[in-house]
Amino acid sequence: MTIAEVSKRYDISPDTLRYYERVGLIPPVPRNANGIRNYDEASCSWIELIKCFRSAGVQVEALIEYRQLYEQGDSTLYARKQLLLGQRELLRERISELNASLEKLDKKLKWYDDVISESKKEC
Amino acid sequence: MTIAEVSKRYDISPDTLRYYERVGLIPPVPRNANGIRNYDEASCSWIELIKCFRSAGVQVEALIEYRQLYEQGDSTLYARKQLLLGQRELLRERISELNASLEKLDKKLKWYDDVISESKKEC
DNA sequence: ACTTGACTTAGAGTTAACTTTAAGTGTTAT
DNA sequence: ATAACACTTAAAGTTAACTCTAAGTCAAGT
Repeated sequence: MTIAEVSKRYDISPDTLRYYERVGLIPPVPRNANGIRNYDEASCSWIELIKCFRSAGVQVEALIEYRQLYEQGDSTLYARKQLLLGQRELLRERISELNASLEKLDKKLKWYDDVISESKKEC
Repeated sequence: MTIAEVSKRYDISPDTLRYYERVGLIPPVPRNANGIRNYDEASCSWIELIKCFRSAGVQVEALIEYRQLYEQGDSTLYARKQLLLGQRELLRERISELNASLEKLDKKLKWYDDVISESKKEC
């Protein structure tokens, strides 16, 4: 799979894919004889994972750490799990914060509905 | 209310409060004879609104637009409501995206639980 | 042979949203 | 009165996460 195909498949720009690899967020992608990236299934799995985590607001820095733990093998299984547990907690907090904001926004919208129907009466 | 008090009350740094005012995200805050900000209830309401929206991921740019509509008076009630409706939609999408990520994260964690309990058996 | 187009790199540039700095004013405590 | 402290401004600096640029390689089409 070329970088263009992967880019299309996951809707991540080629620049960003190269950036992720460059900063060590994913392991090096296999290359062909001309040095051109040839993404295999392992690479794609990484990208899927990264995409999910990034959209959940996990920082690039934390993902680099995760990958470094992965590289160190099975001895880091527990550490990796802890890292993910921490991120899950953050994610939950973020979600409940957003839900609180959504409620406030709903209230504000209700206020607009009331005011607008008021002014209609007066017209 | 001084900027320090407002900063404490809403947990927003004085720098950020000044920044919000400077870029036009909130109307000018009243000043005393020495040019020192003296936040009144109206200013606080704005800050509360901004804080809620920012934590919901609404961009500063959109909030400036909202405030500009507000300044133009009642004729913009409908436009403001539309702006908020749009932002609510974005917020809902963001929340369901995060919930999807949370599920994936849960699956990954379950995988870790399985693998770790496996390796315990072997020891 | 030449152009087109996708790929490569290192490194510079961009964007949003602050955050810090420098230089200064005014109020309060000793 | 002098030091400490909270405030003021404009403008420069920072940070994360890309995104673009320049300069180049390589394979395929005309």
